[in-house]
Amino acid sequence: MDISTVIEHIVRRFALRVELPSEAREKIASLAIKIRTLEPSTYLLREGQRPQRCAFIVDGFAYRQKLTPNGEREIVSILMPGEFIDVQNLYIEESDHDIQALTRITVAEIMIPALRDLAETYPAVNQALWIDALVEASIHREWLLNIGRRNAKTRMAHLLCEFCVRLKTSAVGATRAYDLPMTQEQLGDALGLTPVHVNRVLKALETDGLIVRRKRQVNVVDWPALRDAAEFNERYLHLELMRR
Amino acid sequence: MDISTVIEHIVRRFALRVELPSEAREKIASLAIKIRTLEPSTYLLREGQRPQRCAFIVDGFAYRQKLTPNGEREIVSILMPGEFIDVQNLYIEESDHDIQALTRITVAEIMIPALRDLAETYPAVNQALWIDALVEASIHREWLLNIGRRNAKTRMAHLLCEFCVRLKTSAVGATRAYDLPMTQEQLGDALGLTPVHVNRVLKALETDGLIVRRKRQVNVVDWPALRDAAEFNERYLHLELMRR
DNA sequence: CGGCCTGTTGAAACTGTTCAATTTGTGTGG
DNA sequence: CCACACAAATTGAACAGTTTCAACAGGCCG
Repeated sequence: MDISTVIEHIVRRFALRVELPSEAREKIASLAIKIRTLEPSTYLLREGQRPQRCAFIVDGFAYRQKLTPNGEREIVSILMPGEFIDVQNLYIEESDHDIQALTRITVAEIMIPALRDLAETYPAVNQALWIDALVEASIHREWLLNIGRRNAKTRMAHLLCEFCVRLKTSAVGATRAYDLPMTQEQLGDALGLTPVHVNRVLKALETDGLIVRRKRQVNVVDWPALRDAAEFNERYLHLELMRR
Repeated sequence: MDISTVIEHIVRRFALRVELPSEAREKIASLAIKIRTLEPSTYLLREGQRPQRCAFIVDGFAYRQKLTPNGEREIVSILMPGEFIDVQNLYIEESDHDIQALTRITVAEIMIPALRDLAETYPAVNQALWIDALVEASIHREWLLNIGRRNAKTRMAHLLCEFCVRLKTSAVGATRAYDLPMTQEQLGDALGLTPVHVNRVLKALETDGLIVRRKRQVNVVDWPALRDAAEFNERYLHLELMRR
């Protein structure tokens, strides 16, 4: 993966959110960017650390997790290609959670002072970063509703719907069939369920004719039915802020 | 409540986060601010609406809620005096949740374009708003862990701890005894529990000698024990970003 | 081939829910 | 000051969803 392609990805991400002045594009192109490829389950950042760089996902998936003192885990975000991983760390010094690679992942790292400079110089860049952060907070809120108030089957259906829509919107561009890059244990950790129950719920969704599974690939057989079962309404993803 | 006092509150809020240039202070003082007092359970904003103004809480409490199609509710944030309610709406047009007054509440409303202007002119203001938004996202993540992975008693204890610490830090300044301005039903909605179970759990915490209740007043009898029972670690509140 | 991680299944146990009834508290009007 | 109405808190008993524990199957890699 060469630098100029990566820069193109980043510029395209900003342009998805805002009208990017050509001067800003040039400035982005001149940023010092470091490209790294990481194996699954590598930590990109640990709770309590003070990161120096801000990462952009060129390819692959990552997640944010938090742990209880006795080692129980909650996955609080899934991060997809074309997203900035830690806009947080532009203004917050100590990380409050871990970030881990879900799949093999390629990231482009930008020095935080450089990115802050860019945002302060170009309101458009600032705004694009704002929107990214605010949409993620909105997803957090929807997950709170999901985990707090919906039963296991609805919860799982909701996650599958979100995946489907976000993948379609992201750099991946999948449609109704996609590879769910997570184990059932990870799904459980994202939904506040045990892996055993995840298994049963997935089976139930399959028996109901909403999805079909082959290994980790998920095919949405009946999208309207799945969406209804999930009580899924994509408003919280704020796709209206995508200028495509 | 007169305007100049309110402006002082707002300036103090920014100054808590950043070094605020005196020029910015003057600009804030010249903002057109509208003060409103609202009765409990009044809606400040509804899902799907496009707000024109951004509100700052001068006095009283509010909360964010989301509803499932069949009317189940999840309270996803508690908002305290001295906080901005909808920094979201600076850059996101359609609200993804409701905001409702918890108690009688006084808010100061600023026109969104004026606040955006202010943020674009003064990086310090921009940064203060960023920090507010990022800390709230961090709280969302902690709540996800709380609801997803902790049992009812721990969850409740955690909420009580968070209240205690945030009140102390906020404009209220309470210590180990405070009025919990929520009904048990609202507590349940914030924790993903039924009101019946909230009642039992509160009783259990009292029997364990961690708290004492009189009406809605909560006294933390044994803070270290409550904190331990809650697995509470205040890192996620990012108090290090308070310059007091 | 063996080892290990992931997925699958069953049965029992438990946490939290549901439903329903009762008590307490608070404000209102007579 | 009492009577009444209404919301909130409290309690009990039955029930349901999810977890826990345990065992086994399948696939992948060294």
